[in-house]
Amino acid sequence: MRGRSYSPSPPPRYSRRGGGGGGRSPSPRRRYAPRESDLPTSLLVRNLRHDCRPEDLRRPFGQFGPLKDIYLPKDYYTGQPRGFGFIQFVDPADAADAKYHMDGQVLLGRELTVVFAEENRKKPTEMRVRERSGRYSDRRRTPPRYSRSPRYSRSPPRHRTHSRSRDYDSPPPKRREYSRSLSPEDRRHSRERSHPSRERSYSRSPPPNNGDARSRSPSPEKGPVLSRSPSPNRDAREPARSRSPSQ
DNA sequence: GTTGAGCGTT
Repeated sequence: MRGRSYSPSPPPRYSRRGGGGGGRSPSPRRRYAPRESDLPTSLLVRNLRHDCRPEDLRRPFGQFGPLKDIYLPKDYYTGQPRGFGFIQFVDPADAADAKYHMDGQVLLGRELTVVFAEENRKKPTEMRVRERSGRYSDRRRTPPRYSRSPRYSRSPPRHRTHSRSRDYDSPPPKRREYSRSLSPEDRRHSRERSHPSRERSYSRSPPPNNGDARSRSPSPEKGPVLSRSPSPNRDAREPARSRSPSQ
């Protein structure tokens, strides 16, 4: 069972075949691509511990070369680590090397599985679209079964997978609300009067979609594209006519 | 210039 045969020969250092995709057929239309840029530099590391942090990966993986980035995706709704991560190298050769050496290694008591990342990173926007009609085709964006707990409520992840000094502190859609004429002070004042018993749970709107929130438009009745605003001057029925007394 | 809701999570 555990006979993970080790390849008798060392890593071929990548011979343009790039097992991109973790040994899967890359692209049939790949002609001559002697470009190193074509080689994958991102590794997908599986079977990570759930409390594994990027720093834990940086050390072992950084031995093979400079890392460009490390990212550990988490469930957007629960914030739980998904157990895998991406490690991007600067040099594809280093990535290949790291993959070969790190695949099967044990980190924090877990045997890692390292493969090449298939697709490029996905953007939040893409993910959003995906949920709309992709992985979960249900109208109810039912999160993956493996991570859906009622007790988790919908707490937006205010976690930071990245230990970098970057400020990824606004995961969910940030909608510009609040009146633009109200000063912070006024706003607060007004808020207190308006919602005296409102808990301070105004932190931020969790993932949109509230189970069955079909109305996503905050103010659909305000159509800016429709008729332009009426004349400011109600008296001036004829703007270009009796506008000037003279002439 | 980028992008953290990245595919392989039980």
